[in-house]
Amino acid sequence: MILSMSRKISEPAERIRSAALSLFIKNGITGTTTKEIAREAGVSEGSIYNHFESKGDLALKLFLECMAMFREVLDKKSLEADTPSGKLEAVIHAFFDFARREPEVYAYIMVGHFTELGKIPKTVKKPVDVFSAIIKSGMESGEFPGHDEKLRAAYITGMLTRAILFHKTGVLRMSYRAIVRETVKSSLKVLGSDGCVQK
Amino acid sequence: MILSMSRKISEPAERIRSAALSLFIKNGITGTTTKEIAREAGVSEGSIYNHFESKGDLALKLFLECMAMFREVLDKKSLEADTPSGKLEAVIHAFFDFARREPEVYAYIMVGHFTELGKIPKTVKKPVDVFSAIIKSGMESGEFPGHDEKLRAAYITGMLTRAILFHKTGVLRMSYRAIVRETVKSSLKVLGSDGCVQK
Amino acid sequence: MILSMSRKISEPAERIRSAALSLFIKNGITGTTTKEIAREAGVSEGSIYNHFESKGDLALKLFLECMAMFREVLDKKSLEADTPSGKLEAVIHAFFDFARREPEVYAYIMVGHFTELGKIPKTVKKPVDVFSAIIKSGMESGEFPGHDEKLRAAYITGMLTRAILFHKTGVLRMSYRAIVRETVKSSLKVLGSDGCVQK
Amino acid sequence: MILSMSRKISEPAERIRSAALSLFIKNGITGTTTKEIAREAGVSEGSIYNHFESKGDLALKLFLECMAMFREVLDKKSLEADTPSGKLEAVIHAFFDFARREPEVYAYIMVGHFTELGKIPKTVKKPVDVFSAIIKSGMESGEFPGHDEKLRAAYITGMLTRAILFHKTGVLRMSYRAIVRETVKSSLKVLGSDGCVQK
DNA sequence: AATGAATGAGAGTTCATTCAT
DNA sequence: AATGAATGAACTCTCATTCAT
Repeated sequence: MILSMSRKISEPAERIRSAALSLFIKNGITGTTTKEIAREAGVSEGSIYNHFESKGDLALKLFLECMAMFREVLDKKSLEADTPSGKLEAVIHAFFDFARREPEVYAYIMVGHFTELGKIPKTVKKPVDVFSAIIKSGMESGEFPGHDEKLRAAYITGMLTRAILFHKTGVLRMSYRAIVRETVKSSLKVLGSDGCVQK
Repeated sequence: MILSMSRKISEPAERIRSAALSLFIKNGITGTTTKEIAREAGVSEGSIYNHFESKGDLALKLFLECMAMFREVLDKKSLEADTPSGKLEAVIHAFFDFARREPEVYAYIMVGHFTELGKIPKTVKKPVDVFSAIIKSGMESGEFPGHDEKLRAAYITGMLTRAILFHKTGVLRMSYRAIVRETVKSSLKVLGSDGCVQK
Repeated sequence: MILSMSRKISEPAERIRSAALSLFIKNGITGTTTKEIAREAGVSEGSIYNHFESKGDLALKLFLECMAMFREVLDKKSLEADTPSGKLEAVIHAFFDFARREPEVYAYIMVGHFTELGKIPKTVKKPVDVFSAIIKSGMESGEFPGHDEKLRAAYITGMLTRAILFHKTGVLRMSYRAIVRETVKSSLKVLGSDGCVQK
Repeated sequence: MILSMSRKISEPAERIRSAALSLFIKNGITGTTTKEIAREAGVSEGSIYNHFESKGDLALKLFLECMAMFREVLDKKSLEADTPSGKLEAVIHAFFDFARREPEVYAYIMVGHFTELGKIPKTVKKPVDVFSAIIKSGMESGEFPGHDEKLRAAYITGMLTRAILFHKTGVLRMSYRAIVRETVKSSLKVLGSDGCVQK
């Protein structure tokens, strides 16, 4: 997985990270025991404590790494387009792609939202901030007329996460590609000018 | 809280329910001990088991009750308007109102989404189904042109939950009323006709 | 069952006795809960304590009653024959009959041997004492030449209980009647004169 | 005790085994708590679970070990004599010796008969099988005329266990040696030819 | 760094018994 | 006598963490 791309996957610390990630997603953080992590990683239980201070430390570091990885991917894609709407479209595609290609990283970000988010400083950049920035520039250029970029970024991420969630649970019958296309369109609608829709 | 409106709040079962709800929200279900629930409810630990089969049973029953309560409130509000867009507006208002007036019930629905949702039969009606129904009727009447009512209901609930979450965490500086108004408008945009936005 | 022959079986105390007996045999005394006894007896849990001081008291009283019943049956049969060997035969038949007709009473005597026997005074007459008395009179009459009537009574009861146990567990292929006949013969052999066997 | 002869008695697993054995005999299996076992063994309560899956697992493993040890001792002694009656005498002596030298192992076999015996496969060899084999060979050689070796093995084990039980409870006034001698004689009588006794 | 047995606090749950009704 | 909810002590078992090797 990407998490370990630049590191040797065979290294204990990396194997622990990978095992913990899988288990945290499947059973939750409190629902995962250090014994399970050690078994899955093929290391001894005590070995975990040579690399991480505690189970909580492991969970949090993992969360930060996942968040950073996600945000970086979105950030990079954002640079590949010029206009706010172009950037938005690119980032939404990247969002869906990431959820598909790194399902565990994505899933853990969702899982950790409740328990880990409160433990990190507010200054840490999160995926939603990428949307905020794009929308803000769109507001300034007049492309996305409106007021609060944070609220609107909240709308977009809400739409995206829910769409992905519903797709994963098998509620929707549309193809993945169609969902992405539809979501881009709907996002642009949300950010569009007020005068248009109401008639 | 509404949960106990029609029952004597002094009854042990009700006190257990109320205590568990608060604690589950604050510390999560696995993070809450039966000892804490008992202390908070003012009953003995063993007493919990005269009313619920296990801690898990308590958590699940509570989740079902919260879901049902929320859905009923939305359902009732939905009947007070005639047109799909009228219904949508009414239900969005009800959604925000509920989150504000029953913050614990609302919070527990969010918390339980990951752990409890998978344990209940798919036939149980959920808040999102209220939106689905409204959108579907709007699609049939032509008011909400488009295809998949479930995906679009996912968009709406995503927008709402994120907006409420961001408001709670203090990220947004808008007034509650302004957020609600803005969210209604944005929701209608998402469901509006395709031709309009793109230029 | 005989236990309640002279009492109204519908009376709570009797229903408790009957339910407890069944359950104690099936699951052991410590393995049986008062809740189960109450349910099986169709009374409330608290009702048990209107009739017995505790679960232990119930178990012990039941044990004493079972022992007394068994011993009385053997005693009575013993009187129906005149000679020691005649009495022995009659009592062995009665022993097997009792185990067959009152399987629960018999089973509970076996079960309670380890836990209850130590709680009752040594003066209480037990089934083995019936054998002791017969053997003693046989030793005095010269019919059962030998020394220690208690050891020999131990032999006889050991043979009987093991034979019944093995029959119940299905290890033996002989008919019940054949086992009884064989056991009578073998018992008489054990008590027979010494000079005979050794050559 | 023999159980640990070939192992270091200071090892935790062995200390747990030893402590559990003593306590199970004294208070029964359900009557013994893991806390008591841990205290008696000088280990922490949790440590029990590093060596055994559960208290029930500990009780069962202990039972199987005790049974195996007993049967092996009897088996070995059986080989030291040539004729069936010689073997029988040797094994009866070994039976009494074992009960005296390994009182805890012997006692636990008796205690476990009710609760553990049903949990082990029927193919596991038990002490009674040693008697069965001897009697069978005696029946074939004509030394022990008669039919069912299993029933007769049941007689012998019944006599032995009851004799030991009565000796332990102090009911008998004979010396241990005399009891053993008497029991050998009586056992041979039971297995002797029919014609003799009845005279 | 790596191990894994040992720890002990504490988890969820059970249950004989009590007691107000 | 009868009830059954309430009790609280005690139960078995779990688990993050430590530490001698």
